[in-house]
Amino acid sequence: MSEEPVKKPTNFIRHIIDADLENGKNEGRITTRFPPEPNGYLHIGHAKSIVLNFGIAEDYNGRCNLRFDDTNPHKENSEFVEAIKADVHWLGCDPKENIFFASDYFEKLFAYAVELIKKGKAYVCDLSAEQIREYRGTLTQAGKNSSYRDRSVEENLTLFNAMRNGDFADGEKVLRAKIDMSSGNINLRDPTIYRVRHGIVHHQTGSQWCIYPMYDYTHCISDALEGITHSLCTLEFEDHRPLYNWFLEQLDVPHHPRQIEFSRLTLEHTVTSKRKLSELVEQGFVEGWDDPRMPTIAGMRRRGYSAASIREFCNRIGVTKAHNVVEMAMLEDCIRSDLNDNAPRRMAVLNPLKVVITNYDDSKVEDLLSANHPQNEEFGKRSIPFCNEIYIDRSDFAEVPPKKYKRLIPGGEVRLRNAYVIRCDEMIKDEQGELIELRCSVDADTLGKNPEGRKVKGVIHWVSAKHGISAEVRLFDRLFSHPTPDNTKDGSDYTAHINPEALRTLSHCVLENSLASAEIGQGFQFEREGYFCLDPAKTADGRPVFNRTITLRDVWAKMQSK
RNA sequence: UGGGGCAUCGCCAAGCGGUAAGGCACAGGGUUUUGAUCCCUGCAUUCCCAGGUUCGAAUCCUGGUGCCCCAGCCA
Repeated sequence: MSEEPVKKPTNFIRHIIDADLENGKNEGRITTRFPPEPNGYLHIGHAKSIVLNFGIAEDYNGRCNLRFDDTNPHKENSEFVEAIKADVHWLGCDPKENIFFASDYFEKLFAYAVELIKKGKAYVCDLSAEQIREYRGTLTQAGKNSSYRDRSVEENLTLFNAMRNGDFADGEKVLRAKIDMSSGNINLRDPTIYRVRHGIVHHQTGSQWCIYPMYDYTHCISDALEGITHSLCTLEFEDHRPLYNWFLEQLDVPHHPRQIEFSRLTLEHTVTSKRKLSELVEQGFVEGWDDPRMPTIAGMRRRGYSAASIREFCNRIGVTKAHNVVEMAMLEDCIRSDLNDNAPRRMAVLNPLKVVITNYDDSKVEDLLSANHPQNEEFGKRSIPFCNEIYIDRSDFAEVPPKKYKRLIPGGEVRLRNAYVIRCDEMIKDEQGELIELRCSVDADTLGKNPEGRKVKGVIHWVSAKHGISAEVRLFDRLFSHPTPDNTKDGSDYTAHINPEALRTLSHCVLENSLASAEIGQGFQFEREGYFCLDPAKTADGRPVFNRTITLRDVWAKMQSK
């Protein structure tokens, strides 16, 4: 059998690229770039862009640069730079030696600004920020020219150099492009291209500069300098494209990339705006950027999402210009399907209830050989100790069972997964009447075969009380109970919809002893419960912590909630 | 008549003049020592609306409607 070739995604951007290739543009070369601003951690929305840009580079034998858009040092820092590099790498994307910073081009950017001034296309403006806003006009009314618009080239040159030399305070002067104050496109109403910023140590250039270029001016030139052929960005930059092109047309740049916009990802039950994610971290709603409840790459990784599942998600949702809101179920299916194929099975009891097997020798221990994957023999087998004292989950016993319940009930039988059939003979309760233990008897003739003459429908998981290891398990759920917390009908704040159940900590779970050798991040299926992975943290008393990545599908729970 | 975009199943999304792919979700059924997985089956006579062109229109034309983005010295 031949391996099924991984089908390449198809979308309108790839169609454009195909057409460009057919027309012989850029000598058949394809170069893209992923341009994050290092002012926060990468999230699932960035993953869409990363997979798009690196995916195109790979499929077209091109290249994708990682370029930090670091023109606003006030908000940026190297912790974010390093985290972004790590996340891109973890996602399986390799920019190789092509890691750049917009700040690498500050000197060139300055020279291009001088060129603009010399061509009479830029001027130093003394208007205050408020005045600039007033002069800009409104959406329906044209703006008016700044009184500094007609300064001579010489004066502009002198002033711009003085700006660089630190002769002016923050806000005192800016450099503006001279375009058209009456344009219907507000971006073309003499946009600011350089501002003065004193007293900031830039994470890459230190204190070298006190003037910083703006995004619109920087981005297109950076793309041009790097020979980017297709500059892919989100829809809100559509209005900026005329400006992107304007700069490149005025300037003597080596190359003119094509900007193409696509719609950003909106995922239900979470938020993907850096401002909001920062707030969640800074205001302590979560424990950090890598909190497993966060839609950040780092958070999802810690939660147990694989890079492959995130890439699969990005390919499934596609790339278009249509506004879209993707259901969380789509993401959840991606990780379930990955882990179903790739996670070894284990047993773990989350809410332990002790069971004593009364007819089993209390000094005996049997090693039961169990498959690590029910459908894939390549996963091999492991041995699980069985003895007269075990734990089962409290939800797997019911004194008064609901309809169709097929787990353990008083006097009833159930199959212990990978082991024997037991019968519940007696319930032990404490003074408060709370169930604390079950006394059961085992049918010794049911190992690997069905009992004679009766059917046992239920199968439950268990862990040896004498061998199991104690652990903390964190059950994660959707961070927000509202599907679109930042866009509610009643206009409520997104923080009002944080799901208090998004994290439930179970401090005393019992895991199958083989889990003692689990590695951080490695995914396991805890049978009948879900997919879990070992967290880097330990409990205060040194016990392991496991994170629930996602539950198993559960039609029983669905039936019950109806 | 400010400018720029978008409208195909509950959600995502193919489709590019030849008679509506696929995935998710959902609903039934089968297998099963995970109420998991897996396997069947069903799920848009119709593509925002209305006209028009055509033998033939989701695709072309005309006119509407709805929704989104833009007035940072943020990106």
